[in-house]
Amino acid sequence: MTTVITLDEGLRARKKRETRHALHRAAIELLHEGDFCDVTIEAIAARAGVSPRTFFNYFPAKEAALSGTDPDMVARAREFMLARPATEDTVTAVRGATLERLRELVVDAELWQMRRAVSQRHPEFAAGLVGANALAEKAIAQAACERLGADPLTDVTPMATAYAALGAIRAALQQHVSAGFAGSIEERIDAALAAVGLWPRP
Amino acid sequence: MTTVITLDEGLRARKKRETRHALHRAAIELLHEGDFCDVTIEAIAARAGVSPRTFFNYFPAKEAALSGTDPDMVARAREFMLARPATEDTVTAVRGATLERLRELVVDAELWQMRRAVSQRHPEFAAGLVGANALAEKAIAQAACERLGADPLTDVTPMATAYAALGAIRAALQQHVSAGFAGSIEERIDAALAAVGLWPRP
DNA sequence: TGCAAAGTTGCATGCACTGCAAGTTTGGGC
DNA sequence: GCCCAAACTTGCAGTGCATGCAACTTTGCA
Repeated sequence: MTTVITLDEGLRARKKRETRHALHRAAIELLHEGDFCDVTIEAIAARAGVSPRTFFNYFPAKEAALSGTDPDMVARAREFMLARPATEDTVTAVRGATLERLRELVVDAELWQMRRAVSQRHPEFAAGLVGANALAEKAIAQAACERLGADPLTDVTPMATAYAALGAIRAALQQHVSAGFAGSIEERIDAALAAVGLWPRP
Repeated sequence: MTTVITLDEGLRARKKRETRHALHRAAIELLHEGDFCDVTIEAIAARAGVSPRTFFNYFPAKEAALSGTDPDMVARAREFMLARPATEDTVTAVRGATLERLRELVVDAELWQMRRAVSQRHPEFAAGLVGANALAEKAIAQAACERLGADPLTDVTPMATAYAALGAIRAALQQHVSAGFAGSIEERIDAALAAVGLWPRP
């Protein structure tokens, strides 16, 4: 997921955001057009219109540019989960936190399709994406325990419930991306949770 | 998960397996004792007793040595799932495939505790581990669809069920590792699946 | 014992990545 | 509109990662 467009930003902030997106897109395009050996820092930077040194002001590593994930994605995922109303049970809170995360998602359908294409051709690229998302899910699951004051070493239920809900939701998200973002993601999520008996809540 | 010890192997195969383990352990020890900048190819190779060039006969990259995961882990996970009896429903098959994978696990408790310690201190290290496992889970979930002849684009149920079961199981595995591998992993897995209403099967 | 297969290793090379510092652009106060 | 500080861009030199090539060593088997 990438950071949402803010409406009130200066030229500097806008240029920074646009440069980051251009670098990410350049990386994906180069991989889509060729192979990993074609995706060099020099080639990415040239296509994005900046110097190779500048590349490292935006991404800590080439792989990060390919993933395009926000450095604070894990922290934000955890925040969304901890911000859920205390009255919500774990599944409802996970569902709500996920929908909040999706609201920040910038849908560049063409870019997403390229990402899917290169994921299929290059498992190493997919590894970076699923790794980043897996860490975010882990943060959400740990936040699920915290908001209940549960100790996962003695009580596996909150962790298992959060992970199971996140798993079902991931199936819905993958289906949604495969369908070219057509239809309602909220309906897909509810269908997936229902399929495993976790929705609607009793 | 690392590859199991085979009883019938030659000197060459044994030395190869031992070298690979020594390199992985060296990488973990160096990170446990210091920081990422201390973990160089040269330092890993020196501690494992091989040359830096030899390091690359065993691992494609430094990060791979840190993760220590088998290059064919994803393929093996998928094979385990496809090998499950056709009479088993998705949850039962996922559970069985996971127990098969665990049978291959070499439990070096000291090494596992070091891995947990460095995971907590170094999120980037954890990212590599969860990424590799996430890919294996994805392969299992896709195999779950294949064995049912289901299309995930039109029917989210098999994918959602497999991912939900894998999520609950992951909670059990993390609890098991945190408990220093004490107790029955099978009982923990069943408790986690029961917590989300997926076990026992109807 | 000898030979082929497999493995080890040094070296040169290209690329990734970083710190430093000089130059440029942006934003805001006056 | 000007000025200045903050933020950003960039070149360069350097270190470490990773690879191909080829020479040498070890292992396994007939």
